[in-house]
Amino acid sequence: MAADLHDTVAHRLREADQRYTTNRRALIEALSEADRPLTIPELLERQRSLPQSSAYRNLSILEEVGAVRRIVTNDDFSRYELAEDLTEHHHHLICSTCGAVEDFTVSKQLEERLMSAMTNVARRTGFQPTHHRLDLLGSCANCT
Amino acid sequence: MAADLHDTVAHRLREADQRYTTNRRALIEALSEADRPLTIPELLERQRSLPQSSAYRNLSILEEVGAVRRIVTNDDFSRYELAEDLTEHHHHLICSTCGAVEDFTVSKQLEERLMSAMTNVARRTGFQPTHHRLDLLGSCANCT
DNA sequence: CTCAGTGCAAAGGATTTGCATGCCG
DNA sequence: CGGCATGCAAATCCTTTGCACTGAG
Repeated sequence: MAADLHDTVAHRLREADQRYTTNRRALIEALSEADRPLTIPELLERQRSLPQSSAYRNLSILEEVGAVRRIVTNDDFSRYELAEDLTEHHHHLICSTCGAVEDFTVSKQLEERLMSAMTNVARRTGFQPTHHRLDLLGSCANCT
Repeated sequence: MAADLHDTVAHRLREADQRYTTNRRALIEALSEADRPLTIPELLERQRSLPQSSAYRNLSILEEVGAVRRIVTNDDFSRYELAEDLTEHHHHLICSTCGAVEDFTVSKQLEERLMSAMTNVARRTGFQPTHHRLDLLGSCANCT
């Protein structure tokens, strides 16, 4: 699985005429080991030798080629996670107070209902849906 | 209804020892007339005499007292809409390309399923959910 | 009168970018 | 070798803040 992940990312980069460099591999590795989206500061902690600007630039490129997904909360920092087709489809518990994010999943059945509702909306508008996002907002254990 | 809206907002402000000033009323008015969340530049266009800093400051206060809700997309600007209990429960079509946001609704039945799934997750974690967020991500008519 | 609200201008801070250097292909 | 990637530092730009003034209660 881990090998497949890197192969897939490498492939997507190559298709965009980009290289799978050490820095990029390290970012993907760090994200794949986390069980929640990480902020840039968190990523820099895990990759001490990586300069901030490289982190920003590489994450931006990884996002463009569809290897990574950027998540914005009310927190000051953006968060990054592996693109959804590289992981399991999941949702987020987002703390309204501190912006922290945790992953969670719901039943396949409910997901199917969502997909179908999604398609109906698409029929009525000029909007081309690619995916949905179901988040739970509230207060995390720390902030309660 | 319009009168009720302003009364409610005034009340929430008063409870926080805040006044319902002309600027704040104008912001609420502008948001209530829009059918989608507005960015600060958009609000300033609709309220030419309102300085930027007042917009930021007042929206921040209106958010604190629960009259307004702030929405962050991948766009550069935050967006604001009336708090959900002042409007109708709805969801967002978010353009992944330009960050534009439109409102939409789904069936009550599906909403109930979501609420119930929400409650289940809450039981399994220390997270205290307050509400959910279901967004449709994709490409808007302009960006297609 | 008092003090929250206002508006201008300056500061803050996450993110982006210019440019010289290094290194992969 | 050529060009993308890198890393440092400087610039950008949305947002926040300091401060003196105004106006509502």
